[in-house]
Amino acid sequence: MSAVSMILNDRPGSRLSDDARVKVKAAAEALGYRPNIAARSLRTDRTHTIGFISDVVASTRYASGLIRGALDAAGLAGHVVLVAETIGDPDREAESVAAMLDRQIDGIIFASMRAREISITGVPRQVPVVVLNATTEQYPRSVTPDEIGGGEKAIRHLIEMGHSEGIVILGAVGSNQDSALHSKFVLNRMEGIRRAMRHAGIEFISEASFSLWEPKDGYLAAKRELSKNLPITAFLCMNDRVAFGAYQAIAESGLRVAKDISVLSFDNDELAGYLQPGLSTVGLPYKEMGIMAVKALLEDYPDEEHLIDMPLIQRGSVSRL
Amino acid sequence: MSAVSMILNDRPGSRLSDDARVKVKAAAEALGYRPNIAARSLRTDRTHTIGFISDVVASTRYASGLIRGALDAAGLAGHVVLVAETIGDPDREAESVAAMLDRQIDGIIFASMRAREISITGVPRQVPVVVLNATTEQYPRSVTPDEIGGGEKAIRHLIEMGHSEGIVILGAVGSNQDSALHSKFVLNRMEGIRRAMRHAGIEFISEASFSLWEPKDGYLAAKRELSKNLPITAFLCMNDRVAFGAYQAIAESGLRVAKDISVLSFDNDELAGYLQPGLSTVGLPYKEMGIMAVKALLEDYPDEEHLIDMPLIQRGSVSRL
DNA sequence: CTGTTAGCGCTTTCAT
DNA sequence: ATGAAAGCGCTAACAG
Repeated sequence: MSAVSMILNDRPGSRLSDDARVKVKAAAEALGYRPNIAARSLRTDRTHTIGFISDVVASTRYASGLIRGALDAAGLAGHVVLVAETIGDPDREAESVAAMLDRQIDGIIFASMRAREISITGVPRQVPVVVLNATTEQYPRSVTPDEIGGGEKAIRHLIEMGHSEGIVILGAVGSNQDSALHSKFVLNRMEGIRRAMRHAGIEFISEASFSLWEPKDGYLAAKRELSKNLPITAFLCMNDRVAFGAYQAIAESGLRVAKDISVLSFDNDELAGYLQPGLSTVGLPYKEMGIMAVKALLEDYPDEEHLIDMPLIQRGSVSRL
Repeated sequence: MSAVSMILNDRPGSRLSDDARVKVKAAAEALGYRPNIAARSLRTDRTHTIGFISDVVASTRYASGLIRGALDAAGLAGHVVLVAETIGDPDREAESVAAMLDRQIDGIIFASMRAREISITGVPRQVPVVVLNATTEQYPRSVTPDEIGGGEKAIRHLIEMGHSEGIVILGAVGSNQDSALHSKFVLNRMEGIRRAMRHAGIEFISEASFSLWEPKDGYLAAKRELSKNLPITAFLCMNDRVAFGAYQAIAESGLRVAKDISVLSFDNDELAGYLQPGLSTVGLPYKEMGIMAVKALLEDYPDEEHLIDMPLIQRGSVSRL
């Protein structure tokens, strides 16, 4: 049966007659033949199946783009994806890893929502691993958003739109004390922002520092800043939920977003499209990251750390002065 | 090697000495032995792997609970989940089905976001199938939200809180013309609402009919209703995004949600928790549905159509009159 | 150039 | 009670 195997797998079989080739293909078609991948993997050690293990990625709405991108890219490469969620529980992670290894997967993507340093256990050295939206010393291959570049991009956009002198930042975090609560990425975002400010030789007109970035926090901070009677022209919000709170505060003060005060933020939550006017934001490129993770896993890239560009998405909440 | 197999699989081996039993287990442990599920499946025809094929479920934030529940339940049952998304493309669906069948999965869950009648092709009769958040004539086993019950529950809650005489519905749909745009489920929701109204012998003080349920639509409709100067005490919104729009309209009219006008809605989007006051809503029980789908697939339930209860989630946007 | 065979890692059947 | 052997569906290494 080797001939059949060769034909169906399109091997460089100059050895086979075209006649046989046609016949076999016809027969396979007629019988609705499908190869048993499990049996094949017993010989080839390749299952064309990859594992995607996340803490809360698939369920959380925020980062579902990660998994969507991974599914897309895997499908294009003829692979299929086993998904598991650990909710950050090390026991569940170990179980998931074992369950996938038992199924002889070709590689594993570890994705994280929290994006801190993660630790991975129980994966043999020879199994390829890519770390997605996180980093770990154990494995060099990682895919992360270019937060520094994103931070810089935000500031450059505000400057370009004429807001150099009137920016208030909502949600600033210091580079040390908040590191427990926030991911390294957020600190990078902050660093990019400060770097671009320095580079342009400008300063925030005011800084509201807080590290819980929910709508209420944004609302309260914006309210406070507005009451100071500073010549504010723009709020730079550390995420879209903070911006949502800022919108509420601006409306309550009888002002209008964009017309009176511009708002720029980060993440590109679904929320950003709901708001009126649409919220301009420097987006987390989740889908692209998911795609890149699969490529990095399957294609053996030369470089190991992949920084994915954060795109500026303009929806009208930043007006030109 | 039969003895080893029996011991490791905990067979009713009254035939084996306890001594051998202990020894084998110790050896397995020491060597870090793990069974090769692919090889096993060759003999047993069971892979302990199930397929989860959705149109846009995993990626869309809305229904990610479906997949989360499925992953949870599968994990508990010692199964692992292959996930694929089709974005509604029949070709991609066929590819996904084939890829999974080639991997000898034990069953498939077809999930839908749009929740209409779906059609499934290419699955052999002997492969178990459960349809999640959708229905199809081809397969009897389905898991869907109890929309009729949910609709009734909403009305009963408003009545109980004293709003019988002042309810305006935002987003009403007729039972025929909108059926192309909306799922059968939405029509069921509407039917439950009307049924409960009839049962209580009351009528809406006004009905705003529209079938695109985005924040802007809710905003415009609420605005219009408020300008009519009717004695409105509550808005019943057909989903949370419509309610979000209603909140904006209420605020703009100088009124306060709950204090002046109550708001009740459906779905329990993440959005509902962001709003102030928190939005009371009759939730879509996505996670429970995902769990049930796996159970229905693996446990061979006697009954085939599973209606999952929609819970009333009270957050404070409905006040007692 | 083609057809036969061995063996991937398991479980089940059949002899001992 | 234990061990040997067959075979699941495939592909790689053989002989012809």
